[in-house]
Amino acid sequence: MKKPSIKDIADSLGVSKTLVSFVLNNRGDENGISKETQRKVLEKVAQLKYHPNFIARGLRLGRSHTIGLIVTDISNIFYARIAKRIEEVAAKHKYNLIYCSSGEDEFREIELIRMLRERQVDGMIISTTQKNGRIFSELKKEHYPFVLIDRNLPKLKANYCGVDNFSGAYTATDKLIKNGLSKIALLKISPDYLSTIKNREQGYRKAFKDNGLRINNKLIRTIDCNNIKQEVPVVLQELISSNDRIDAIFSVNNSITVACLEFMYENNIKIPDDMGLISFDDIDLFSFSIPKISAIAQPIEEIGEAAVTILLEEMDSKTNNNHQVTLPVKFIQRGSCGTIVEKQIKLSNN
Amino acid sequence: MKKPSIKDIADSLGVSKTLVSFVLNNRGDENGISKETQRKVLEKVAQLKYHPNFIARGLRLGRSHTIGLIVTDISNIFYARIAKRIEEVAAKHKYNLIYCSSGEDEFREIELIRMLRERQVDGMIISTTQKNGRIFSELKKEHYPFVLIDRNLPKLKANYCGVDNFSGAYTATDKLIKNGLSKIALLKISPDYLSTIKNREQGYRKAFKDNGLRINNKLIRTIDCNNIKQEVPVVLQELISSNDRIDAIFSVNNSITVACLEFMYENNIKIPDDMGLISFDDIDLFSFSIPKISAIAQPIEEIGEAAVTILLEEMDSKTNNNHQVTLPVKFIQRGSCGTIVEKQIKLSNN
DNA sequence: TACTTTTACACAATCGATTACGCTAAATTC
DNA sequence: GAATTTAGCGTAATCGATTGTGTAAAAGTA
Repeated sequence: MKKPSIKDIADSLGVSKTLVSFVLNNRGDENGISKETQRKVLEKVAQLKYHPNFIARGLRLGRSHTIGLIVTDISNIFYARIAKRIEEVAAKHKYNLIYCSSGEDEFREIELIRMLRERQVDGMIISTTQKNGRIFSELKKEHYPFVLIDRNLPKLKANYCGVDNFSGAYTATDKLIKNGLSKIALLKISPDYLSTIKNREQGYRKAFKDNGLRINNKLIRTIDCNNIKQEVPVVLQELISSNDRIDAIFSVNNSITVACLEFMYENNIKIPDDMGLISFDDIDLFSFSIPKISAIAQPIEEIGEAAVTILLEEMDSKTNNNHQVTLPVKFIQRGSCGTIVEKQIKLSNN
Repeated sequence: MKKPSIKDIADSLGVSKTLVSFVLNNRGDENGISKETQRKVLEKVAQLKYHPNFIARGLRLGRSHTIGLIVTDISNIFYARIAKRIEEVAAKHKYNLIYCSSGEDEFREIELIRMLRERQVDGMIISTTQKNGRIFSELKKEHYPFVLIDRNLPKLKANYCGVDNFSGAYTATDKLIKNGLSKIALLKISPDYLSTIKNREQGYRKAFKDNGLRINNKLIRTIDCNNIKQEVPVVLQELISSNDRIDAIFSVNNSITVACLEFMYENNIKIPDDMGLISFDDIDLFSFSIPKISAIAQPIEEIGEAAVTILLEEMDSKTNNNHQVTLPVKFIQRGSCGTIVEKQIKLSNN
């Protein structure tokens, strides 16, 4: 006993499929279907437990009412929170989400984009790992709606929604410097052509410059994004045993920071006395470690919300605008930015 | 210039759609299409940048190669990690995931199930909020493949994959008791008909019984799942100011525990000296708070993996088995289970 | 040569829903 | 009573891919 289709309803009622379709789409009145007939159709629908087939409708209408979401890792709370908000907003507009993790793999990402297009998703939201934006240029040429989040490809001039990475990094680094710390390691993540990472590095560099300090390039390190837990301890060990022992860390994301914390605990390095630490990207954990970790907080939900909103607009209007949304970040001062600040906090707490 | 279809290829080559379809599906040889013709087809495909339309294929074949995933909150790291693993395994089998958050709303969940079926997803994985399993009985009757995760509906006898909640809770509670704590609050979460919560409560009760202690029902509290941050402080305030002041907490999930920690920090209640604490569900944060928080760790990735594996099997075979997978949990002892344990740890660390 | 088999492909139905267009019978108008 | 309108609905094409059936031509066989 297979699932009933519109045809079954029509046949069993002796009317046409057209009529049934009209009634089902609430267009019975405007198409002059008598109330009585409409009632009968709906009755039959209930009786046969008919449910429309979205796939068939999608084929006919040329749209799937589905949005594709590609992030590097859905289990990173940063992306998980974005995903949640995107889903909420999309659901309000009757759109559903197919999500995929690229695992920070350029080629897999392209593969995923291809696959999502074959699935006829009406638009995509992507946190990209691409180095060059060729794939996106193609999409643009086809007027295919998409929005980049978090990571931008500035040359591309495509829809984008992210945060002011430069300022965030600048503020963080400046804060450390103002607290008397100057041997500040910058822990980046691979691949280092990502706009977010580059901008954060620029912020870091600018802060040094503005404070009249020279940068020691040995303190700028790149961690393999797929091997954080293993590499961070190695790198940190190096950084604290070398001649110019670091006195602070600016970490570009939450995963690296967590790995740093782990290292500190194990090696009994005290924050903030032995080591200053500020993280880009604020997570719950930073409020509960001792001391609490200062961080640059991103307006995560806003990113997701802005991204869907732009996408929905593009999908509707079929226009090809170029929205570039850069949201401000917030410096959350806790007790990890160096001894001076730490003492101030202690005082003001009493 | 719309996207090319199989028809365009066929027409421009003067062959039939059938032929093109065969070639595209690697069934050219078995259908006796000459090598030369096959070559020409593939050439044309590349030239026109043809991409198959998954929707159309889905309609014809009656399957969408898509799995629906419903969880209560994708931004909870527990579900995010499960989702990640599910996606990984599904991707290997060429399945994609549509995910939805029910927001712990029974009716929204039913709505989502209906929607996913209309979208012709081939199977579902669900962490359900349903009180009675009527909707799932219906699915079973139709031989529709689905797997419940985390939360079970025992009467239903449907595919399920989760952990041994009873033992986990028993171990945790027993540990607290053995450490001399006896006024142990149980912080549950609404809705309290969930199998996970019920089993955890049973474990808690059994531990009391086995230790010859009586349970004080006033110490068992339910927190509204959508209002954790607000309710936990209120409840805890009550529990510590009443006559029988609690000396420990067993919290049924990570969100509640985090809220508890927040309360402790703010009220300067020291763990473990002033208060023992064990959490069901281990998260990163618990390794970094001071002291570290003991927790019952679930094999999260295994849950996801087992769930998809079962689902894929069912979708293939169209059989209707009844897999009931209960995975063991692990008690992660850290320094929060009471003073005795804590002192032992301090000693053994030196 | 006559018949059979194989090769290589085409035709048309099908999946389920939508929609431009057109038809019929009844009601209304002149 | 003929012409026109309109309410009410049906026909058939369409979306893109798959597949059972059909068939002409080439090749093989006796």
